[in-house]
Amino acid sequence: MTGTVIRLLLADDHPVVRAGLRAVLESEPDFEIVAEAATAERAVELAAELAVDVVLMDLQFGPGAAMNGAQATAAITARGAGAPRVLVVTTYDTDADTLPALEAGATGYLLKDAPPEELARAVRSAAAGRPALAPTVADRLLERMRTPAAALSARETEVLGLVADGLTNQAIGGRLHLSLATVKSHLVHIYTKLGVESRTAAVREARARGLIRRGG
Amino acid sequence: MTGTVIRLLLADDHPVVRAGLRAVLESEPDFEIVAEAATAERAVELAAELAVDVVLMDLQFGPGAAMNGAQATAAITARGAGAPRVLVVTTYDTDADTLPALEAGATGYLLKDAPPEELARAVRSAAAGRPALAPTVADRLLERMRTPAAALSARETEVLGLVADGLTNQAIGGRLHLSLATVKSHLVHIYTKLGVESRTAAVREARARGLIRRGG
DNA sequence: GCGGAGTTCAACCTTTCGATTGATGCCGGT
DNA sequence: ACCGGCATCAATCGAAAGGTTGAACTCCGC
Repeated sequence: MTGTVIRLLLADDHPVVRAGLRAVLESEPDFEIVAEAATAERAVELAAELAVDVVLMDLQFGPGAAMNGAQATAAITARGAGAPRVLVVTTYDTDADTLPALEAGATGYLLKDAPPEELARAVRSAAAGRPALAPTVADRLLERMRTPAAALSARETEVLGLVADGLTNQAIGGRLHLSLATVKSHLVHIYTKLGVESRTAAVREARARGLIRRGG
Repeated sequence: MTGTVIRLLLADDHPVVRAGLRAVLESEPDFEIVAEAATAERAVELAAELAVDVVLMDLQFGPGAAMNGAQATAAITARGAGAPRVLVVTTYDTDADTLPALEAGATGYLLKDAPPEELARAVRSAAAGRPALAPTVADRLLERMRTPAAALSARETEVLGLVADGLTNQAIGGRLHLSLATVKSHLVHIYTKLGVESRTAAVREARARGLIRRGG
C-alpha cells in the first residue's frame, strides 16, 4: 500500500517459524519486516502503533494464550480503511479454522508448507488488497458454495460439542438446562444434516469437517 | 561426535520451518548444516550417505507421506553405533507421538516453540549422546513411570479405534471377526482402564491421552 | 506347573439411544 | 400476514449399548 516497499509484521509464537518467515521473506527486496510478535495481543498492539501493510498471522497461539489468531485478525481489521491486511499463515486448514479467519477479515490464508515463492506472491497480493488463498482453501470455499451447506446451528453445535466430550443425552440436558427430549431432537437434526446415524459417527464426521474443535 | 563441529541434517516438509531452523542454528559457530530433507525417505538416504552427527527430525510429514518421522527415526538409528543421533523437533506432544519416537531411538524430543538457546543446547546434548527432552515430555515420562500405566492392549486399542470411527459394536465384531459379546467384553475392560463409562467418553479420554490417532 | 493377563464367547437384564410423530413459540424474510 | 427455520418439549417403541456373571483357551513368567 506504500507503493514501493511492503512493510510486514510477523505474528507467531514459535521463534523458529518467525525466523523461517524472516529468512524467506527478507530476501525479497521490496519487503521490509518491521516487527515480530510472539503473542496475538502484541500483534494487535504493534499493528496499531506501527505503519504496517501486511500482518503474517498464525492462528494457533498457545496453549494458554488469551487471544487466538482469528480474534487478533478481527481486532486488526476492525479499524477498516488504513488497517493492515492480515495474511493467515497456519499449519492446518480445517473448516473450523479457515472460515472464522476469513469472516474475521483475513485477506489471505496460506499453509506453512507453502513454498517460499508462493508466500511472497501471497504477500504481494494481500498488500494490494487481492485475496490470496491456498489451493486447498479455495477449493473448499468453492465446494461450500456448491453444496447446500449442511451447517449446524449454534445450538446444535453446542450439543454436539458436549456429545464429543462423552456426555450422555441426560447430562447434556442438565448442562444446557434442556429437557432430554430437546437434546434428542437436536441430535436427530444433527444426524440428518451430517448424514450419519449415531453419536460417535456424528462426532467423527463433525471433526472431519472441522465443525467442532479438536481439543474439546 | 566429530569433536569440534557438529554436522546437522534438517528433515522437515515445511520450507519455512527448515529456513527457521537453519537461521537459528547456523549462527552457532560449532554447528554446520550439511543438508536438508523435505521427506522422511530423503532424510534416511541422506543420513546414510553423508557424515551427519545429529538429525533434526519432524514427526509429521504429510499429508500423503509414505513414511513418518518415527519410522525414519527407527531406520536411521537402526544402524546402531556410528549412526547419527536423532533429535525430534515437532509441533505437538501427545503420548501417541512421543513414546513411539523415543522407542524408535530418538535421543531427544523438543517442541517447535522452544527458544533458540534451548534448541542449540539440545543439539549439543544429542551430539554427545545425552538425552535432550522438553520439560513437558520429561514430565510425562516421569508420570508414566509413577502411574500403573493404564495402557490398553493391542486388541483393545484396535476395538477402540473402530469405536472412534463411529462403528457400532456389531459392525466392529464383523470387521474384526469377533462376536458381539467379545466386543462388549473388550469395551468393558477399556472403560475400566480409562475410568469412563461410555463409548464416546472413552474415545475422548483416549484421544486426550494420545492412545489413539487423531485423523482416525 | 501354576497363576495371571489377554482373548474369546454366552446369557441375562437395565439403561440409553435413535426414530417417529406431534406440538408450541419465536424470529426473519417475502 | 404467512411461511420456514430454529428451539423447545412430550410420548412411544424397537434397537443398541452397557453391566453382570461365568467360562473356556492361550501365552508368558515365576
